[in-house]
Amino acid sequence: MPETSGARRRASRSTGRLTLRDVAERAGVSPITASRALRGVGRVDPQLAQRVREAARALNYVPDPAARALASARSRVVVLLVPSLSNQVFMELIEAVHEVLEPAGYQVLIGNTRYDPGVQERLLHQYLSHRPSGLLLTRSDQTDGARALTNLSGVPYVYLMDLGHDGAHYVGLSQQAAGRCVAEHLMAGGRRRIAFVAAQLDTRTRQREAGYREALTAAGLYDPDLSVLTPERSSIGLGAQLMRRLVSRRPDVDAIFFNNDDLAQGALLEALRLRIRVPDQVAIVGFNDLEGSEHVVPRLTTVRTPRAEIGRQSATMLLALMQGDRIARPALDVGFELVIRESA
Amino acid sequence: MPETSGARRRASRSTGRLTLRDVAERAGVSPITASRALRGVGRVDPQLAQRVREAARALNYVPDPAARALASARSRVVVLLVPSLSNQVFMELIEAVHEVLEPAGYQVLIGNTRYDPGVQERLLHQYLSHRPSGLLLTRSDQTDGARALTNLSGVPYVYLMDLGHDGAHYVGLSQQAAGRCVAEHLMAGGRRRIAFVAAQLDTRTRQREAGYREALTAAGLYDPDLSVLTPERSSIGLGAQLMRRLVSRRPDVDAIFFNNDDLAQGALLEALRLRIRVPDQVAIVGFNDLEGSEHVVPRLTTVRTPRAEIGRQSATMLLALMQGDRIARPALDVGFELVIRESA
DNA sequence: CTGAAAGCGCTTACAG
DNA sequence: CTGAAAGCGCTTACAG
Repeated sequence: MPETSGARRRASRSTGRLTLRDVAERAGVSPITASRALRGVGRVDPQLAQRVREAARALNYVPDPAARALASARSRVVVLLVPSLSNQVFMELIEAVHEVLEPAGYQVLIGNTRYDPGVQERLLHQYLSHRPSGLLLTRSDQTDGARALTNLSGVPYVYLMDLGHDGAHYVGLSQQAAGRCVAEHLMAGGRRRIAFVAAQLDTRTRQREAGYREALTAAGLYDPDLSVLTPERSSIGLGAQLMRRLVSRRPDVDAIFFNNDDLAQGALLEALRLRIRVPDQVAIVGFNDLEGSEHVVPRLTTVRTPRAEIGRQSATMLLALMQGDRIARPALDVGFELVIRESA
Repeated sequence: MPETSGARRRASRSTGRLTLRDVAERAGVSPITASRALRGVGRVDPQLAQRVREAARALNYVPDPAARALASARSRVVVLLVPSLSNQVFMELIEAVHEVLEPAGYQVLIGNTRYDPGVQERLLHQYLSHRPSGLLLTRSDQTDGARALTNLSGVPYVYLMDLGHDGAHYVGLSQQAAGRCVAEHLMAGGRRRIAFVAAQLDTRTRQREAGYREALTAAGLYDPDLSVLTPERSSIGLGAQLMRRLVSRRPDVDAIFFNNDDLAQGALLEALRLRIRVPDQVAIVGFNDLEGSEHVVPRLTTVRTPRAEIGRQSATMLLALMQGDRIARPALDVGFELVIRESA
C-alpha cells in the first residue's frame, strides 16, 4: 500500500508507523469510530465495527500504547512489586499473574524491592508515573509513605501473600496460623524442644514466628534459646550451616521448624552427612513446599502455600477492580496445607 | 502550590498531573529548555540547567513516559524475552539485567515465550508496539518471521545464552563445547558407557547433545541407546524417574550426563534410595550449577554457566548499542567452567 | 450511531 | 544558548 504510506509521510515528524487513521481509511470510517469499534466501547453499528476489525487485522494493526496512555490518562500496565527475584516463591507468583493479565491485554511491569521498604516506596513513585491501571503489592513491606502514595494515586490495588482487615483488598493466607499449625503438629508428635530457624527476616517470617511462639507458649514449651533468626539470604547452604550449629549448641533439640524449604533441604543434607537420623532423632519441618521437597531423603514435611493460586486470584480480583466492580469479600484467604511426609 | 495547580486545571481534560510546564515555570524558563536541561542534551546554560534540576527535585517531578515515548518515537523500555519464568537459570538472568538497566533509567518488559517460537514471534510483534529502545532475545528460539521482525524494527538487540558468527550481537557461551567437555571428562575418568539425559528439548539442549555425541563418536563410544530425550519439563522429580528407568533398562551404564542440575539432583536422590553408589558405580554430571548442587550427597560435579554475567554483559552491551556505539567484539563468549566435585 | 475539534505531556525541527 | 510552533497517535467531550 505505497500510496497510503506515502500520503502519511508528508508531515515532517511522521514515524512511518501504521496508525488508527490507516485502519479507519481502509474501513471507510472516521478514526473515532475506528477507535470505538476496536475498543468495543460506545455504540457502533455492528457492520461498521466488523469492517474496522477486519481492516485492523488485515493491516496487522497494533495500537500505540503511548498514545493511548497519553490520551486516556491510563495505561494498560499493571505494576507488580515483589520482594525478590531469586526466590522461587515469587517466581511462581509472577508467572501466574502474567498468565491472567497478559491475555486480558495488560502489560506486567515487575519491580524488585529487595525486601527493602525504602526501595519499594521509590519504585512505587516512579512506576506510578506510568499511570498503571492497577497495582499488586505486598502490604507488610510498605512504609507509611508508600501506603499514602498508593491511596492517593487512586489506582486500584491488591495486597499479596497475607491478610488484613482494614477494608483493603488482600489475597493471601494467615502466616501466623500456618506457624501455629506447624508447632502444634510437632507437639502432637511428642516433640518437646522445638526450634524455629529463619533467614531473610521479612514480615511474613515474623508472623510465622509469632504463631510458633504462641503455640509453644500455650503449651509451656517456649524456649527463646531455640529461636535462630538471621537476616542472611535464605538458601540450601545456609540451612546446612544453621543445622550444624544448632545441633552442636543444643544437642537436645528434638524438632526444628525451618521458615523456608531451602533451609530445611540443606538441613536434611547436613543431617545425612552428620548421620543424624531424621525424624527419629530430630524432626524437621519446612515451609512453602518448594521443588524437591517431596523427593529429598527423607521426604520433607512442610506447609504448602498456594503461590500460583495467589497470583491468579489477585490478578483476577484486580481485573474486576479495574473495571469498577466491587468485591464481595475483600480479603480472600487461599489457605495453606500441612503436608505430612517423612521428616516429621 | 494551589495557584499553579488551579491555573493548570482550566482545560477540561487536565489530569491534575505535575507537568514539565510546572517545572519550567518554577525555574523561570520555557518548557523546551527545561526538557533539555532534564535530559542533559543540547546546550543549556549551566546555571539555568541547575535551576531546572532543583525545581524538578523540589516538585518531585517525574516525566510522563507515555508523552515522552509519543513525542520521541522511542520509549525507555527494553524488552526481554525468556523461554521460561520457572527456570532458575532465567530468573538469575532477569535479575542481572534489571540490575544494570533500571539504574540507567530503563524499564524492563519481560515476556515469557514458554519455549515456543510461535509465542516468541507474537510477543515480539506486540511488544514492538511499545517502541522499545532495545531487545534482549534468545536467537536459537526464533522463527524466521521473528528474525525478520527484529531486523526490520531497527531496534538494537542482543542475543543471549549462545553464540553466533553472523555479525549479530551475542553474549553467551558455546553450548556444544560445554557438552563436549563433560563427555571428555567422563571418558578421562575411565567411563565407557556414558548416557545423556535431557528434558525440555530446546536448541541449547540439542547443542550440548551434539557436543556429547561428537566426543563419544570420536572415541568410538557413542551408543544411541544411551540417549534419553524427553520433551517434558525439567524437574527434580523427573530426574529421579529417568534415573530409575535408565538403570533398570541399562544396568551396565557407568556414567550419566544430565542436561540440567535439577535432573541430576533428582537422580542423586534416587540413587540414594536405590543404594546405587555414586560415583563408584555410576558417575553423575549435571549442568548449570544450580542452587543446592554443591550441597547434595555426594556433591554434584557440573558445568557452571555464568547466567548473571550473561545478564550484566548483555545489558551493558545493549546500553552501548542504544547510544549508538559500535561494539568491537559482537560475540562475547563468557565461557563455562567444569566444576569437579564428588559425583564424577 | 457518527464525527470534527481539542487536548493528553512531551520532543523535534526550525528560527533567532 | 533559548524559545514559539507543530506534531507524535490516540481518546475525551461535545455536537449532531
